[in-house]
Amino acid sequence: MVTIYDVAAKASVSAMTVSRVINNTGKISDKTRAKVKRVMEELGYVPNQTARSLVLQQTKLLFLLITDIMNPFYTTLARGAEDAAKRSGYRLLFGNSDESIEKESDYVTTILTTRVDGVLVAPAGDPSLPHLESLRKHKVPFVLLDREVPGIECDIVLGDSKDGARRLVEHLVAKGHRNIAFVNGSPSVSSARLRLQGYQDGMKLSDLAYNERYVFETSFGPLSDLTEMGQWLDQLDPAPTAIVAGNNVLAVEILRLFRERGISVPEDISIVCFDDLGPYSEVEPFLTVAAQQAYQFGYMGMQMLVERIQERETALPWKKIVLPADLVIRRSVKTLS
Amino acid sequence: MVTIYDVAAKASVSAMTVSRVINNTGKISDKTRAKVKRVMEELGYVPNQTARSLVLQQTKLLFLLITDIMNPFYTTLARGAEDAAKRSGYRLLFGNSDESIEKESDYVTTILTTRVDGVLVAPAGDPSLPHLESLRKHKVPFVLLDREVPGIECDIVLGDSKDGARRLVEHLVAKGHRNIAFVNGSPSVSSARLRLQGYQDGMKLSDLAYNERYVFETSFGPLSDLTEMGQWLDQLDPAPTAIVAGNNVLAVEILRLFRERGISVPEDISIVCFDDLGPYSEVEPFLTVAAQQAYQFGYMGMQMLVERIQERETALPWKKIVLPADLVIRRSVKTLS
DNA sequence: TTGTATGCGTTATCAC
DNA sequence: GTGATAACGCATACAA
Repeated sequence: MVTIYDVAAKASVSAMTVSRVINNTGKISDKTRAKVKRVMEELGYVPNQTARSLVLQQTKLLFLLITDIMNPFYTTLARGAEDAAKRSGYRLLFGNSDESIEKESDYVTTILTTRVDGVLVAPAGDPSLPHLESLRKHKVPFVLLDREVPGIECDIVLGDSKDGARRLVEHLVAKGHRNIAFVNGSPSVSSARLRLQGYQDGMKLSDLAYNERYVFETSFGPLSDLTEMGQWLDQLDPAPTAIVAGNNVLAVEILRLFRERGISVPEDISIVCFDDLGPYSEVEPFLTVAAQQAYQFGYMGMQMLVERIQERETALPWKKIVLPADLVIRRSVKTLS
Repeated sequence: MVTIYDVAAKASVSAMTVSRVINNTGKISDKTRAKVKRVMEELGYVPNQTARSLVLQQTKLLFLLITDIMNPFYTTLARGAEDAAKRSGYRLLFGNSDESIEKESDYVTTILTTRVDGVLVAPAGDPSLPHLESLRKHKVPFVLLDREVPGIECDIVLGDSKDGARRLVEHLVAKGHRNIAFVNGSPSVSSARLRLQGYQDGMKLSDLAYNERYVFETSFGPLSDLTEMGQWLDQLDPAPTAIVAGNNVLAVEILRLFRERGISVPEDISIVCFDDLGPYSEVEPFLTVAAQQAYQFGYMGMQMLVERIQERETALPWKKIVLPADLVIRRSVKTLS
């Protein structure tokens, strides 16, 4: 490996001088600077970030932990985070917890040992609390994305889940639906709780009775088995004319069930959901959704994180950004007479 | 920060003993081991991977560079790579080149300075050659995924693009189509060239004339503008009854164009493509595809990479894995009489 | 079974 | 402007 000393020797200067050229610090004569640069080129010298990290006590590495890398909401969010990170001169490590507290735990270990400068976390749920406490204890700055965790105070970027869910219900009601079911994520996830509240609010505001039998709670991630959801649907009497899905993944799972059963959307039943499908919003049934600004989640979250890192000394107050969910009306809802 | 010396002092042993406990090396009495472990717990000691990397000359970090993080093919591939990496005790950094040689170049710099132990690369195209030469020059082991780059010899995992494309054409022909257009990625990408060959072979084997006017070449990534593709389509006379898309992203872009124009699939025109849509294969038009084993690309590529790293001394011959593309027949092709 | 000295590649400090 | 030295946290080689 070519080190700073190899360059120094060949350029007949000290290692310190080379370091100054690399980092553009201190005063260097143009002549030596040119010579050092030429030698670096000749030798194909590349600074060793590991050694640099050790002495500087910072890695210039950030970490993004998401819960579902197959979900366009999170990949779009990742794009935003990546762009913002690069703009601030940071590199981005990345992990995928699969909505699993255990996998999340492994990543927290990685984060701690790798000494990343900060973390962007979409927590798996309320049980993520000890993981966040661990980060806090080791003074790793972090920003939460998409989900709150009771018991922890921190910077956070949230979507307006309650409002979005309520508007989805109201849209269905406006289209003549009165029998509306709700397929939601786990109640251990804050956004799922808020979306349930929004659903309840929407029903109440429309003078419709809330019936908990019409709510099915599962995971926001891909479902390994659809039978339970199918059984829940079968026992609903009267059968719903519309379903609200707690997120895009669940909407697709419901569509999968309907396909198996030969049920058409929106002819036989209507469906709306939280989060857009990214590029796949182009295909049928061209879902009506409460679209969140996924890219902004990542971009703004990353900005907050970088600010938090750079102002580490000053005691900034915790910031909370709530992004609206925009109702995008497409063609997955049938108008009832 | 709690260091190995803090633990050593509190446990009344030397730093070396602590190091041995951490790494399970050497002989340690059970008593001291227990004491050291207890103190580590009490102090919340976390090993500093940066320092460890500096002395061991390895980071236990691997890098995965893909060209489109929004594409289910690559996210599924990433899942495979991640799983295999974890299984081998490596952590995974990750970057997204967006099919851009310039962004790819930035990532190569990151890879070099970060001293990752190895890289999994889906190259942006043939112009990636200097990037790969740079990795080779700095002795960073790498494995190519999905695309070959003329001029470089290395381990690689490829899909059988030619065969898959030929079979897509043959399927269309079997369904009565004779006028088949092809929307492909850039010819600077090896898989695009092979898919074009497969298309040509398929036409020839079916005694159909190959007409280059029926081939539209663009990028495998999302298109910012559909007008060019629209104009190409308009001038085709006779209009094709079916389109083969070079990958899933292009298929979705074509669907987007059709939606704008009120064209239905498969009623008005049939469409097939390379690569599955992941979870979104459930939605209409329920595309018939040549599905690649995306997860295996990542998993097997990562295995090859780890093996290459571990056998660095022994001169292993370059390995090439070619994974078949499976024809999955669904409902996006209309049968012509 | 445990400890001491040394070095990994870089930068901060202080001296010249 | 430039250089010598120490330090970052850890593990290897060698002693004890």
